[in-house]
Amino acid sequence: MQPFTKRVVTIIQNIPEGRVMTYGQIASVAGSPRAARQVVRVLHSMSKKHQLPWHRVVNSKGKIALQDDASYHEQLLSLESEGIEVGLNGVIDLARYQYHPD
DNA sequence: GCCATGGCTAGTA
DNA sequence: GCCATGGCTAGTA
Repeated sequence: MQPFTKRVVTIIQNIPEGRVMTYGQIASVAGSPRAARQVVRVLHSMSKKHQLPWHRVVNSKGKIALQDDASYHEQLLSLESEGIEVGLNGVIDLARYQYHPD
């Protein structure tokens, strides 16, 4: 696993229950501010193997990004089960739920 | 090296 | 447009 990938995995694993982070934010914290799409790739390829809380990652507007209906609902339910309020439009209040690691 | 991949995003129009 | 990876391929040594 490459350094950037490793940092991304670690960051995602450390998102607390009931909180979320955005793709771009994770990329920034990992040291590469414009590498949001790489975060997508990591999520795609390593969620299972590394038990990543993939549902705690949303886009910059705080919205669930998944298009696929089944996956969208899985994420929705996971978030709600952690006490996060999700609007009908799939939007989460970042001011309230976004996690900011030190 | 080259190229596809990908659940994005800042910043125009 | 951004950009880190993995997989594949031509083309050297």
